[in-house]
Amino acid sequence: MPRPRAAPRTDDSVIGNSDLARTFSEIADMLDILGEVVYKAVAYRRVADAVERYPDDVAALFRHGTPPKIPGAGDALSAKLAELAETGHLGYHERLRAQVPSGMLEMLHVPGVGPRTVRLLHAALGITSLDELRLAAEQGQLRGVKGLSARTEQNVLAGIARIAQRSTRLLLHDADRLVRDIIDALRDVAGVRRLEAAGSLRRRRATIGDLDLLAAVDDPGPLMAALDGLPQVDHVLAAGTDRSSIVLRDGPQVDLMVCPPAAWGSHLVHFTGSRDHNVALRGRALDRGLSLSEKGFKVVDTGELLLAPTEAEVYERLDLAWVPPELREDEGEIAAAAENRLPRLVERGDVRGDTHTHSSWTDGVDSIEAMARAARGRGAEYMVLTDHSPSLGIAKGLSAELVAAQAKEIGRLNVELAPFRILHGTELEIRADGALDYPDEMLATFDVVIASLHTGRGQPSERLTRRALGAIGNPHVDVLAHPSGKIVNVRDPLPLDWPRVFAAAAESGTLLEINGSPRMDLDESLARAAAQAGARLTVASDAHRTEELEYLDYAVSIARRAWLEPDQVAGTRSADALLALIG
DNA sequence: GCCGTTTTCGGCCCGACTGTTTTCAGTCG
Repeated sequence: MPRPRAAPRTDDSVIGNSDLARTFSEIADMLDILGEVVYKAVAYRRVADAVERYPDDVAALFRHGTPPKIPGAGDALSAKLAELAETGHLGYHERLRAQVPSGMLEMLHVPGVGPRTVRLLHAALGITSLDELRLAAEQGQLRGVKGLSARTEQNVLAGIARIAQRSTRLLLHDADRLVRDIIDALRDVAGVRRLEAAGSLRRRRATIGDLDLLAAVDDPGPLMAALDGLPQVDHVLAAGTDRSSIVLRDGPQVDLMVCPPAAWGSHLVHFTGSRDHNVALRGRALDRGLSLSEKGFKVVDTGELLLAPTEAEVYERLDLAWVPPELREDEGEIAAAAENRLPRLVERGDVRGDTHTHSSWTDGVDSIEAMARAARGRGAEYMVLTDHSPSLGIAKGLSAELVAAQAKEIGRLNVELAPFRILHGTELEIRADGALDYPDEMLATFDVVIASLHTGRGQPSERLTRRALGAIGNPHVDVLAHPSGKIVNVRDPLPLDWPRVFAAAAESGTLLEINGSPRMDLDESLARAAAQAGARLTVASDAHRTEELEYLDYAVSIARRAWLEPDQVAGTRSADALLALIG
C-alpha cells in the first residue's frame, strides 16, 4: 500500500527512502512466510514505515556520517540501514531472498492468502509464484491440500482477478464522490441515526484504499440489506452482523461497520485509525488498567465495559485532548495531545483567498468573471488569477500585450465585483535553462508571481534544484507552485534537494504552494518539513474551471495533515495583508 | 527485534469474520 511519499534520492545517494523501506518491508514479509516470531517482522515494518515518511534522504545522512534517529530501529536494524545506505546491498536481505522467491511475496497480495497459506502451498505443491498459484487453482489442485478446499480455489481465483483492478489507490477527490453518493442513498434507511465516512478518507489521505463507513443504528438489518441492494454494488465480499464488505462496480471495496449509538465514539476512533494511532491508544489504555476496543473500554480487573458515545470521551479517558482525524498517524500527535500542545489546525473557514487559478485566457475553461463569481460564491474574499506565461505553448501562454489587456479586464471586473478582488498574477515558467519567462520589469507589474517547473523534468537533481533556487531567489517571485511536480498516480515527484529549497524559501519569504488539485503537491510530509524549516506556505486550487475551485478544500486537508496553523498559511490573510506579506 | 517513571527479560493491541472445523487458526482492518 503506497504511503506518504518519502524524500526522493539526491545525487550523492545510491538508494532512496522508498527503496530502503521496500527492502525492509520485503524482509518482514519473508520472515512471516518463514514462520519467524511475528514481532521480528513487526519491527522491520515499523522501521520501513518510519523511513518511508522520513522527510530527509536517510541513506545520504548515513553516508555523511550523521545517521538519523529512526524510531523503532535499535542496534540491529540501524546496522542494516547503514549497510544498505553505504553499499546499496544488504546481505541479510539477499540470504532471505535465496530462501523465498519473489513470486511468493506477490502471493501475499491475494485477499485471504497470508504467510501461513503461502508456506503451506509451497510445502505441499511447490508453488512459488502467482502464475503457478492460478494454474494450480484452475486445475483443482488446491482442494487436495489439507486445510484447503474447492471453495478456497474459487476465492483465490477471484482474488487474483481483483489484484489487477486494485493496483492503484483511489484519489481522495474520487473517493469523496463515491462515498457521498453511498451516504446519500443510505442516510434515510430505517433505524440509521448517524452515517459517516471513516478510515483514511476521514483522515484525508491523498489516496484511499478501501472506503470505510460507520453507522450508528438501532437495528443493523435494514441498513445491511440496503447496502447490498445499492445499484453500484458488484458483489458482497463478507456479511456479518457488525460489519459488511462489498465491492463496487467501479472497483473499490466498501467496508460498512455498524454500532449502537451509545458506542459511537469508540467505534469512530477505531474505524478512523490509523492502525499505528490505534495501537498507541490501546497501549495507553492498558497503562490505565483498561482494554480499548471499538466496543469501548473494558476494565481489565473487573471486566466492566465503559461505553464512549463520543470520540472526546475516548481521548479524555486516556488523558488526551481530542485529536483531529488528519493527525491520527502516530506522528507525534499522542504526545502532543497528552501535553495539550496540539496545533490549532488551519480550517477551510480561515482561508480568505485562493492563490492559483486559471481562466479561458490560457488553458482554463471559464471566463475570468465566471471564475471570480464562483470563488466569491464559495466564500472567498479574493482570488489570484495566474494564467500561464508564453513558453508553455500548450497552454496558450500570454504575450506582454495580452497580459496588459488582461490587467484592464481585471480592473473592470474589480469595480463590478467589489469588495471581492481579483489579484493579477501569472504562473511563470521556469525554463529548462533556469531563465524566467518574463523580464523583471514585467514581473514587477503583477500583484503576485507564482513560478513553476513544467519542462526539463528529466534533469539531474542538482540542476533541477538550482532552477528552483533561482526562482526563489528572484525578488519578484512570490510563490513556488506545485514544487515537487508530482501528480497522484500519474507522475513521480522531482528529486529536488528539499532542505536547500526550504531553507532558501524561508530566507527569502517565498511561499511554497500546497496545491489541492489531483497533484496534491506539496504533500503533508514535505509541507510539514518546510514549515519546520521556517518556510511559509499557501493553499491553492489550481482551478481551470469553476467546479475545480473546490480543490482548495483538498489543499487545506494537506495543510492540516502537515500540522499547519492559520498563521503559517498565507491565504488566511486579507488581500492587502497578503500583498504586504509578499511585498 | 525493540524496549523500560513498576521491567535489561518478557512482554509486545483488539475483535469480527471465514473456512473447515467440532473448538480454532488464519486473515483482515
